[in-house]
Amino acid sequence: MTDVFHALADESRRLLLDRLFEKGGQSLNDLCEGFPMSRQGVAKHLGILEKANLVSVHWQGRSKLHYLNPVPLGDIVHRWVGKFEDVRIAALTDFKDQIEEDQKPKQEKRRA
Amino acid sequence: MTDVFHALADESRRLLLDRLFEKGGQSLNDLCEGFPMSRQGVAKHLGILEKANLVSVHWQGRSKLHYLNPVPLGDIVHRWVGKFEDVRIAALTDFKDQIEEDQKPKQEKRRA
DNA sequence: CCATTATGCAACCAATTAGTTGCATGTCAA
DNA sequence: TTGACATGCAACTAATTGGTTGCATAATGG
Repeated sequence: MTDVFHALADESRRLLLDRLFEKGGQSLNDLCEGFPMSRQGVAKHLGILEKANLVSVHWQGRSKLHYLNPVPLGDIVHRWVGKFEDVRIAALTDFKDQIEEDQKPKQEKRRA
Repeated sequence: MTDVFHALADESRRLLLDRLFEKGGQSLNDLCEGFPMSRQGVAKHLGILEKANLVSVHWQGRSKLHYLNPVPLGDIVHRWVGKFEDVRIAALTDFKDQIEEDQKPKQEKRRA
């Protein structure tokens, strides 16, 4: 969970996922193309994505082919986002309670 | 986008969101309860959540009340997860292509 | 076999981060 | 006004990170 969020919290890594979304089965050298960083830099990012299970690999001879794995994204949706979608209604209720609270004769001063 | 993922990539911060999910409108001191860290530590985490717009605040006198804001989560779903859900089918196709590629008389050796 | 290609591993550095402590500021209640 | 409470701000430290370079290893093609 932490690994997945951490992996996604970087523009370069999200770009790599975009690349693999467009075309699966790319090698490290393929993915290095046009990236403003050394090969090992890209390799480290890919390693983080692998560790988070967002990218799965497939060795073919001396080439390591990379594929996007969407499963962890689905997990996040089910364990996190779905849960917090419900809070929208709860949030409305909270705000309603809050507003009613504020209506009471008890002046609410905001910090300057 | 980066801010949201980064904010979620920490167990303490996810726990804070859980707390606010259970009960909105808690103050900093409320949220400090049972947390193995100083008040300022918690305040920093809350600051990160605020910056990511995952938590919205409401001043009431000298108390800063915190509320969970589910909107950025929804944004992530729409811009990322939905997109990569589609790749499941594409992934199947890729693997199918890959397998067919492997079927060709060209031995595929895996690294030891 | 030899040269080339694709990748991995390790050391290193600059910059950021996570947490702390100390003190300042603003608000409430008596 | 005074004292207590809730928070903010700044400085500091230890640990982590993002990137580099150099070298080692394995597979391919002639």
